[in-house]
Amino acid sequence: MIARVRLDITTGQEFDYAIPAELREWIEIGSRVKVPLGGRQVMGCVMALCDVSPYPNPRSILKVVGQQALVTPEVLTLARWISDYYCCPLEIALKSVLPQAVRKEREGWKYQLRVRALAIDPPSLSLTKRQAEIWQWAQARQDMPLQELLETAHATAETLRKMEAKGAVVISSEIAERDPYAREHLLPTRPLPLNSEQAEALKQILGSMDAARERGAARAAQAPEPATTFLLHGVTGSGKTEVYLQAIAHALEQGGGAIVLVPEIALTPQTVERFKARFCSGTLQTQVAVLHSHLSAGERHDEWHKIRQGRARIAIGARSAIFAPVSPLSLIVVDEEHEQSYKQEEAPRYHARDVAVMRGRLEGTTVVLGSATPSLESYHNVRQAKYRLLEMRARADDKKMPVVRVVDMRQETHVQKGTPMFSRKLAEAMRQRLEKNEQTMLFLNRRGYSSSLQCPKCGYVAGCPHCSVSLTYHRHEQKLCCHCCGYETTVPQVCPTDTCRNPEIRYVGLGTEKVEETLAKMFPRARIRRMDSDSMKRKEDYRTILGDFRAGKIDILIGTQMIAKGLHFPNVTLVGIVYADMSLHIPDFRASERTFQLLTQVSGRAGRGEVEGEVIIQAFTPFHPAIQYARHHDFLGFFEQEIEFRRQLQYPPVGRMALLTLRGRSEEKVQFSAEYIKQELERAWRDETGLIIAGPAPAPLLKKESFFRYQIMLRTRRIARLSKRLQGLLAGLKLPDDVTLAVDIDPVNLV
DNA sequence: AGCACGCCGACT
DNA sequence: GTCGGCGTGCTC
Repeated sequence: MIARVRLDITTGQEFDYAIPAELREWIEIGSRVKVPLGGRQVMGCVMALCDVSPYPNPRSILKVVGQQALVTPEVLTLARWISDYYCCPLEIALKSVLPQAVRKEREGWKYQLRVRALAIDPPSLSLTKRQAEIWQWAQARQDMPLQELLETAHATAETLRKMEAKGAVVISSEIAERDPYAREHLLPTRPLPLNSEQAEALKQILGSMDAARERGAARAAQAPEPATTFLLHGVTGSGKTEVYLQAIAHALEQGGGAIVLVPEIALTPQTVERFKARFCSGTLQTQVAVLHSHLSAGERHDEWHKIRQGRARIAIGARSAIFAPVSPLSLIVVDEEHEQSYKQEEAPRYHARDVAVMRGRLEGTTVVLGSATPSLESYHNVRQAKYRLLEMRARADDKKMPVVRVVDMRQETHVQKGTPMFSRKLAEAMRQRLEKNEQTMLFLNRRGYSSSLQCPKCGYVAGCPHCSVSLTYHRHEQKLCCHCCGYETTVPQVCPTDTCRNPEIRYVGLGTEKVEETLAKMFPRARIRRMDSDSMKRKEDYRTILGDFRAGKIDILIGTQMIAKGLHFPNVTLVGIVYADMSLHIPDFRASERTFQLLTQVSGRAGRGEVEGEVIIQAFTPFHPAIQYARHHDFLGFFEQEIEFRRQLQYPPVGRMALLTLRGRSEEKVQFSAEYIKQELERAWRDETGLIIAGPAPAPLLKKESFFRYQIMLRTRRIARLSKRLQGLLAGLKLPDDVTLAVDIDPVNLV
């Protein structure tokens, strides 16, 4: 027998190895193996099994990891698709589908010595009095960790060894599973009653799941029919999670499992607990395994195997959880499907939402994409009849949507003589809330004190030596920081330009730190806290602040993105958005979409309790569509006008996009390489219709971490065809070895 | 990815 | 004559 192996190193080919007799029963397609290559040993993945090899005398496989294939056939298919579609070597795609902790040659189980008392008659073994006592301890627990027994009984290991020799106990080394959520206390929850919209959405989803299962049962040789992909568009607070939970419960009833994707930031213990608590049995053992980056390698290993071995049938996690080996898979949920963090910004540059939809197609699994502010991509797919729309327009608790007011800051600047941080309206609203003992959330998507340090005399701006951005002033730390690469430097007291030396350098633009300071002066008695990645140095800070806010120990909470998602606090009756246009000025065609999403999500934080909520948006371009449609909670209106703009320019989702980025330390070489690639593309594809090749142009952020970047933007109607042809074309090109090329299909971040 | 092989310039 | 630069090709 021969195994065809794809190695971890990118060789672009497969190698044949003989399977030795003693490994035969452990090796299947998807097994992770160690093989000899030249003078060394490398790991790889078995792609196929065959009787003979065209290669004269293959060497033998040295070792196999685990008893079962680590890459299941379904996940292997997905890896192949990722390699083709996202234009990356299969080796790279394969690397992504298994967590690092599982890929290691040495198996990652943690072992623990455990003691089991044998059910015999102790007197017959001539135990000492002390030994008999210890035997009683062990007997009471039946089976316990040796260490624990030694501690509770104040015994030594030597005593236990003697007892083992006498046949009173058995000591054995067993797998001790690590549980990252062992310290969370779970209170089992039951399904909540649904309102009519929720019930209707659930009915549709269950209908698709049942139909998929029937097809699965009837299926013989034919490939699974495409199952339904739903877009669940539900306003903030409409109770999407409860719909997911009940659909997952149905998956379990069907004998299948589910994958739930959430953005990384949403993977707080609270969210996880909500899923775990629903699916725990009497012993509080839960069916849920969690996969995300904050787990230790050991925990990740154990959680993954819990799924692989079928002991957990629900996988919840960030982006990469889409590769969880759940089988059979009855349901995939992608919560907050519009979130950018689903896109991986390194090779393979996949979008987990799109991988989810593809996995659903390949496995005949129902997919539910949920959001209050769907991506243009997903809603466009609804219009193209690729996805089915489920709508929930009402909040689950029947609460009204908050009133949103927009303040024109240009007028305010005129009236207040200079640009104020707060309009009179927002200042007054905050004052009222303090009086009534209600809470306020203030949102500003920039941390630090001011966004740049400038000299009014000579025009000097403090910039990062490694990136083309200005440095942000952090007052508390007395530092200038680069938010792009992390570079830090001291704050100059005079203008550093030799010929200038002006002592009156100015801080321009505002950040959360300055907002905090100004508020403290305005409302000296208010309890004000700031929540951004600077104030959240430790892991538990997040928890403490939110705990304090919930308990009413904070009056005003200032924050960045971090406070925009998913939090609900009933006593928050006012949400203020300090500078709504900030995200509109980013040079990216999605700036408007992002702003709309952000404003809608932040607004959703207001009025989750008895008192109606109010949102005040401060803006210098108050009539911008992103702001006006957000103000009226009008997603559809926003979609219609934005899709028209995209259509005119052939931007996604109407046209599709691939972004080629050249990167290197020498700007000339990078630029030259980019020109060369552009020429080659034009030469190869001069008769390709409907293809737009734009650039090369310097990336909006030309220099990042000391590397210069130039971009070529490709737009086409047929992206799959493009990426297939791109792979072949680029493989034949030679670049200077200090210039690298990155291909990004369906890019999300153009900066 | 590494490691060999191999073909040209500057040294003991 | 030899040491060593790194381009090209191979590893089952």
